[in-house]
Amino acid sequence: MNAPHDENELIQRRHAKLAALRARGVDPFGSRFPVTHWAGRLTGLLTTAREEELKEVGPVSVAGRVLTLRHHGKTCFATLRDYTGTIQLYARADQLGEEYGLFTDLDAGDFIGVTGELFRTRTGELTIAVKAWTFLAKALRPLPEKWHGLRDLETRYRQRYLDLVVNPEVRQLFRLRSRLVKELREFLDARGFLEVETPMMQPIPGGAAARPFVTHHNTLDLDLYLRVAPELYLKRLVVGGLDRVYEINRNFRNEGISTQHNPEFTMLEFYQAYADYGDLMELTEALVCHLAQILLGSLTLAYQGEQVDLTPPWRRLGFFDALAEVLQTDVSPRTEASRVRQLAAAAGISVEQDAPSAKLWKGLFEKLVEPTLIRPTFVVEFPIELSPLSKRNRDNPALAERFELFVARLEVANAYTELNDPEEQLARFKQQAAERERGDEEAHWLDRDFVRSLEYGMPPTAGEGIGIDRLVMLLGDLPSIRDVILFPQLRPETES
RNA sequence: GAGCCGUUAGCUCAGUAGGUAGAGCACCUGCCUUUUAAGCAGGGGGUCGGUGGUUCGAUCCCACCACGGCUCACCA
Repeated sequence: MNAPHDENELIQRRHAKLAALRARGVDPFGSRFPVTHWAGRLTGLLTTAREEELKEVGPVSVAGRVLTLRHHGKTCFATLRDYTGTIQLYARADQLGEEYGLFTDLDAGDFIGVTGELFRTRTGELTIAVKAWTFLAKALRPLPEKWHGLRDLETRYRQRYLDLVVNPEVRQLFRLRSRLVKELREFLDARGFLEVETPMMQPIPGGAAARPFVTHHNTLDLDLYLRVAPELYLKRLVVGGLDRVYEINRNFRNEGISTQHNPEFTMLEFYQAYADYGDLMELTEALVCHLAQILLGSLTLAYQGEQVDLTPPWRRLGFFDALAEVLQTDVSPRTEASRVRQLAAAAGISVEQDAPSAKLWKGLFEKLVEPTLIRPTFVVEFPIELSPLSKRNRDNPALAERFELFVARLEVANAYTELNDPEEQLARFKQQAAERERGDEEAHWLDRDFVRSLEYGMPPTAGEGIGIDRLVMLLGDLPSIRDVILFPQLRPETES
């Protein structure tokens, strides 16, 4: 990694050019420029126009970054790019006079504003014959190479602006992400959901089993935690009569970083009163298919070499059924603890002395089942101990009415019928508190106000969280969460 | 946190079985009035991630450090 203040010949030359411009009275960092046309619209809309029609358009003004210059004696071609696309510029010494010298002295990366007439070159490319132009911003650093782009992952993540300038697929991806979130909102709005915002800084971090970040409010002299989930606040809103709510925003978890984990990540959580987890499976199928259809134009997608068909209905796989299958033996919540320990040890899972069976089931599931979940699969009926906020299954109280959605090995969603019995919720919290006592830093905290809210009555409700970053990874066919987050978390750059 | 791999010119990459390094693009000079990875001729540019060690000599071997990637652990 190069230090940010390095000086090399290329940069020094550009500084010299900058000084020379100023000495001539040219402002290398111009101000506003009235744009009449966008490059991408011009080249897009006028591909078939005849020469006379181009003339009728009259003078056009475009602004953007110069990407390449092709000097050709007393003429010069340049490629200009703005937010919408690129267009070619054509400058002639006999048209621009003294200005021509300045134009040919442009560097790749400079921002300019240009006014001129449209014409078509011999090879048919729509081009602006430059009549007048102005500096909008001088680039003092050279851009990465036009042909190979920027490959170095570290530089791409640290200097995302460069990645965006030179790698078109990256620009595309973040537009896809933006459209996905917009479509998500429209989908939920159309079904009567209300978008809300709940605290990111919480005195009691709740709603997920995860270690929080701590911060401190000076005036209140109070430790606050960045939220690990909005869940408990959203359910309070359901108590308050907001029957359908959702929130799309960041969660923060103070845990490891990997290709699937960033310390801050974006989550959609939504709650629907009078529904259960079965309703949400159908809603989830509709939602994901809608997004795929709109964004990819298809219900089939390729993720890292795997073909995935999203056509519903999706497979529903019982948590213990899946384990029984891979373990080749009958297992259930009633399997004796010693047997569970034996199975976990055989699978190479670290077995702590007093690890509860549920934790071992979870370990076995993650190690043996998750890697096989390619096609869209709702894993249903988790051990109740792993789901302290969800309702017991009406047919088997050892299981939760819960599902997790896996697609192409990615865990994309987690949902359950919400526990709305305040007494049982309190008991479950106390059980978690006991595990916290025993050193489980990820066990849930006891939130008494949340229990109090349930005591006022929460209608039967189903709730779901969808990891937006992972959904974007899936639809964008990207291997790392860092590829779908504009500024992923990295260690600070060191000055060498 | 552990293991493995990587770090060479602005960018993308070669390379040196230890004798201080090359290419393409970019850059500089000259020529060129419809080019488009423009072309032609010439030229400049590197503390080979950092610090130590071994050696007559280290970019190359060794150790430590930094940053990154992958896998594992933890989680979503």
